[in-house]
Amino acid sequence: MIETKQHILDAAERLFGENGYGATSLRQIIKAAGVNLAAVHYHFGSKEELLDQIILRDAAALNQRRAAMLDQVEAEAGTSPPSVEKLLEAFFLPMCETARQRPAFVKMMSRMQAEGLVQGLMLKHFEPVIVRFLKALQRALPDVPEVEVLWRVHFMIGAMTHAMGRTPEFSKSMGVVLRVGDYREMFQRLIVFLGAGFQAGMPQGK
Amino acid sequence: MIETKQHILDAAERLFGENGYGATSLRQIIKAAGVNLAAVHYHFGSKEELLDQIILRDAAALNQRRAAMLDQVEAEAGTSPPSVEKLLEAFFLPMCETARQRPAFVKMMSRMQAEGLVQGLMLKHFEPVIVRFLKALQRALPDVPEVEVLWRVHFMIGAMTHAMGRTPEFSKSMGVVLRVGDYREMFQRLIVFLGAGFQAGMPQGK
DNA sequence: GTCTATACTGAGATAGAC
DNA sequence: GTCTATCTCAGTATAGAC
Repeated sequence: MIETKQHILDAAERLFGENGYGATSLRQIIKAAGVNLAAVHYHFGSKEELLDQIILRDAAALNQRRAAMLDQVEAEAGTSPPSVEKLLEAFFLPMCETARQRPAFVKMMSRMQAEGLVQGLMLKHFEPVIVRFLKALQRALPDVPEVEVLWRVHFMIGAMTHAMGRTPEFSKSMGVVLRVGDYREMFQRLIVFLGAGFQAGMPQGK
Repeated sequence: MIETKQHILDAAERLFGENGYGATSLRQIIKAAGVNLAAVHYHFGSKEELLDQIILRDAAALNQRRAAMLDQVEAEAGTSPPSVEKLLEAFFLPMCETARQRPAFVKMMSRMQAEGLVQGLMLKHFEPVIVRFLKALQRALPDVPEVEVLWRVHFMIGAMTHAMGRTPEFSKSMGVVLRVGDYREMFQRLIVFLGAGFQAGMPQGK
């Protein structure tokens, strides 16, 4: 049945989101999906390939949403480059919409940043759109060397993934409650913080 | 023998650094250490406890180095709070010294950021000194709400761990070479970037 | 107290019957 | 396409030698 594949994808997405990747066994997944163990290997080949397919299923929509918002921001700016903050909004805010439409997917990604495995797969699925934002940021920051902007995009990804995946843990360790909610507030904080970082001058004059 | 424990710690630190935590089995470790499998559980109780002990062994020295540099920076500043950049230097630069003295330890931490497991353990071992830096940053940034500084410390940790652990992978994916070397150059970039972020004004006036 | 030998449980993966 | 049975290897637990 073609539904078998969907059942596995849905059950795995949910369980990965709830318990993490390493802590979720294929045997748990097949029980929840009501299928046989060998079906997973028939359809996906391995546990990691299964995860890859889960990400693939929703990453495309997020990429399109980001690209569309970047198009819009660039159109509004006309010939001059858009502001750094507008570019960051075009990168972050589409995630909120994805979180509303596919909560299990975003929950899984957040939960699994903490495991690191997903970061490699995300980079793979999001690389083209990240490159587009990199180019746009480099145009918006003519006084910052291109390689420095690349480093700063790298830092941005680190801050974002950490904030999405480890806020509850950090929050608890610090003895304070940092609310994540629908990510909107957190992303606003990130945009202010990162916006200033991107526009920082170089150590000894620009 | 008391040496058994050391042999296990050394072998595990090296193998975790080379191949990661999940990809390193206890059986590999005991072969490299020349000890029996059950000795690991006798001395450490579990694989995760073993990792914890490895971190414990060197985290204390790093914490002391950071605390000492923070003391110095605060003494130099007298009664007024030190600059954000000075505080960030006191947080990042001690890592370079640790990397020189205990390369296997820093290599392991960098390699294992990518697996996430280590992040929780690091937070546990470094939490007191992080709190000290948080307080110092809050004093240095009287115009930024305290909870906002906390968020920014959170973002900082994300940018740092990501930069330390995933730069080769990001670098390769982007088709450019970002040199890490002894971390000194990378930390300088981080200090500039994060320094501006910490001092950013709030969205609608401070 | 330390360490060895061995066994136990559960994981992901695979071959082959249907 | 699907399922049963089985394989290998992981982390863990324990009994007992020294």
